[in-house]
Amino acid sequence: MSRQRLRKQWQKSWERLLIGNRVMGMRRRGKWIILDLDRDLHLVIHLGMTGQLTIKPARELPHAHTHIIFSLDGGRNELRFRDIRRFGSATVYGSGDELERFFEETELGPEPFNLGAKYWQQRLATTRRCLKAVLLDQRAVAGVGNIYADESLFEACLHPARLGNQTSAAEALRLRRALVRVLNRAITQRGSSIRDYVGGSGRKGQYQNEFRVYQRAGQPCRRCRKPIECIRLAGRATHFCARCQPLSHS
DNA sequence: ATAGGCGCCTGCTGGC
DNA sequence: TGCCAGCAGGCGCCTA
Repeated sequence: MSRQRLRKQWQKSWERLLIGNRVMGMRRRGKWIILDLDRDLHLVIHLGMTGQLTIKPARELPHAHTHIIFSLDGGRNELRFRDIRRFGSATVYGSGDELERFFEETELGPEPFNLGAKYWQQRLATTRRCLKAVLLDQRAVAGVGNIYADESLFEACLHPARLGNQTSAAEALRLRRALVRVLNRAITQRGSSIRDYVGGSGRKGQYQNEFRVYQRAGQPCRRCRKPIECIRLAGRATHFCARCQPLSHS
């Protein structure tokens, strides 16, 4: 409905295309949310930093910065896309093939939940970048952002500045397990709400209450009490415990 | 191959 | 009290 500028421009022609289509299913690939509709149409949404995708009764007034409203259930409810900073996007793909092509073009990496051991060890062994940078690289592994990169490295007792090619095979597996554990915990808590994030019902997540390092600079490490440090790596604030996450091999 | 910087946006915080 | 720099769940593009 309303179409202010987002990261990718919403095409007006998509609206006619979407009308009358049922939502057959919903899934996720990396940070991309995919709604599969009738007629092999696919609505693909990225929340960026401040995106919110919610279902609300139509009678409830939309919040400011609501950019797209999809009418559901004959107008009783609405799927709303709100994004304060407008780093998010909404796109429609006309076929499954087109959607697959998009993911291929962006070279989106494997899901953290099925990272092949061999693949992951290779990926780390053959790069001179630090672990933090690799985790944030959507081509290496899909869906990991700044929070879960830091939390996973703490869980794995690996320093974020450790270089990929100075990581042992055992450490690579440790990081893989840590990723899965952290993400599963976060999913159980329905995500991390620092300020803006809400789930589909409009409720905040709770995982921010379980952060071990993220945004805890100066506060005692939950494991060893040494104050958490914050440095800048790969252009992002990076939080870690210098005692629990030694830079060199243990 | 990789790091670093900028730009895209809005809103909030902390220091002066 | 008010102003302004700096920073924030992301990511693509550019340069060196």
